[in-house]
Amino acid sequence: MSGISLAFKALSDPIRREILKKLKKRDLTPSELGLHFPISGPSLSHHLNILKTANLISADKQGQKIIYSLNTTVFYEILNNFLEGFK
Amino acid sequence: MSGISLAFKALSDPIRREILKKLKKRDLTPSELGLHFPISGPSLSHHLNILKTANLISADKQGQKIIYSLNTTVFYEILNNFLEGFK
DNA sequence: GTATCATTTAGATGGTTGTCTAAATATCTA
DNA sequence: TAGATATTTAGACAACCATCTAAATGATAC
Repeated sequence: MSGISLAFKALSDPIRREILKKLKKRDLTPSELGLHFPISGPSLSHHLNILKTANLISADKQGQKIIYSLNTTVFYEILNNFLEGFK
Repeated sequence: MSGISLAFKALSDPIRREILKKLKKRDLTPSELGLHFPISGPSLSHHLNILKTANLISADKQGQKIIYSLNTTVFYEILNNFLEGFK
């Protein structure tokens, strides 16, 4: 599937959009993110993986934790490139 | 499902994004749109319905034809409102 | 090394999606 | 009214998605 399709599909889920908003404020681990959502760890992991596959977030392993961060530039590039196609 | 989820889900399909691009240029009927895509009439109708449910396009029946048009303002509003949430 | 903590992977399940063919509806024209 | 045209609806099917529990992996601490 194309990059932009992956991005829009990733953005179509409200939990994933909330995850992005939280990561916009600061980097977070899955445990920290999990406090805000009524889903299991594996489900959260699944959402994070979809966001990562869409290149909207990055993961950096620090010991036993994984620190997720928003790929800010990619995030805007995707939307801007899309809007460019409509000029 | 929320409006923005519907919009992003609608935008996650490449055929639907192409439909929007064609409607950006000018209003079109399903028959005219169908010339550009290798899918059956019912499949096209299905995609148009998803775009309409997401409020991205409008349908205007003119005799036996239906003229589809892009809801330009809604289209930009959805994306802008979304981006606002990230400031 | 063994227990604990953080996270992912595996496998299952119910619901949704995109596609098709066939049939239905609605409109126009002769 | 009958036939042709434009579009949708109905129903089926394989593929995919979000979710769960249970198990596996990997790192830390005692």
